[in-house]
Amino acid sequence: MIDPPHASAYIVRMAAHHHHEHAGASLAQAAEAALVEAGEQWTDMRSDIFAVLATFEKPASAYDIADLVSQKRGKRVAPNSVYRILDLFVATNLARRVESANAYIANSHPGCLHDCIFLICDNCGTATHIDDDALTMSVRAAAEHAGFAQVRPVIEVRGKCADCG
Amino acid sequence: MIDPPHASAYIVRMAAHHHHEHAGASLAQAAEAALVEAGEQWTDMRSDIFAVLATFEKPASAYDIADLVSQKRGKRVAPNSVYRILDLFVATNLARRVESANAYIANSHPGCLHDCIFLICDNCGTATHIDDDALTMSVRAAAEHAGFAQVRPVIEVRGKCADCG
DNA sequence: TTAACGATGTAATGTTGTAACGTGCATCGA
DNA sequence: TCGATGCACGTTACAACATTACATCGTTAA
Repeated sequence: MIDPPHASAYIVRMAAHHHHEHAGASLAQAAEAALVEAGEQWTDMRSDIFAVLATFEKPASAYDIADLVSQKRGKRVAPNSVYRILDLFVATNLARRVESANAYIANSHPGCLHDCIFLICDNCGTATHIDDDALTMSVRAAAEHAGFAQVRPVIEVRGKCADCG
Repeated sequence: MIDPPHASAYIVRMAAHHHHEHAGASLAQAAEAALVEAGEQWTDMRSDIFAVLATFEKPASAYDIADLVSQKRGKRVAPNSVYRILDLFVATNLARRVESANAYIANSHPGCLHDCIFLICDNCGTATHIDDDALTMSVRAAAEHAGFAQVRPVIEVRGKCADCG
């Protein structure tokens, strides 16, 4: 199991940072690479769950995923198994948990450590994410100033998206 | 029912802003005043629920509150009823929902509109809150820049508090 | 071969949240 | 005074989210 990112490693990674937004097969490949890199196995089950997760526009609940993976495999996959793997994905930065939606979303650039800012539309449910390192570092700094350590920011913004405005 | 705060009203309130941190009876009074001000009633049930909520150091789940209020009244109070009133409290800014904990916390300065930043200790569960208006306004601005409207930031930081460090 | 381990399966249960509808009570105008 | 209205709260049922404990299976290493 992987430790959550902590500030110093974070800063180091940021300096050399480039974005590769992935999609489809490319994303799955990147995810596989990242998982293997982390010393974990890329199994069929994990592959299927990642694939399903990646098809969602909106944050997907573990049960949503369980249903679709069950269909795909023609055999019931219990939520339990899905949670296990989602936890692994979150720990290895392949996916993110959206706290305000009790749901998960694939990370479109696994391999880069980021504090993401999620924008979730209260109307249509779609989530977009923005990266604003100055902002997230400020949040980290504020928390650390208050004596917090091993900081993990949760920055989500609920509202109406441009389409639903 | 009260609309969520929106940016323009927010800015207006900020300009004239002073903090009055309340505790105990003073807090209950302030809460009552704020609720009445909002055109809502301060009933026994609401008073009890607020009182129980305010005794918690850490974010309290609706079920925690239901249990304690049930004891206090010597009669079962269903979670359902607690949710209704918590929703009202959140809408009127008497309490906040901590999304990453599925729990609620009393607002120690009802009457001021704020985007709070919560720091929640993963070890002991206590939540402290900090107000950093520059930061929260930046988050609002980032979301609005991405086309979002009626923005409601959720900014929480998980980590280890100074005591548990 | 067998022990150990990691991944997944199965079943049960616990926690959090909502929906639908009923009851009691205060207020208010006819 | 009486019924209509509206609000707070109660009750029940259920939906959605999450975890626990233990079993099974295949691979690897002694």
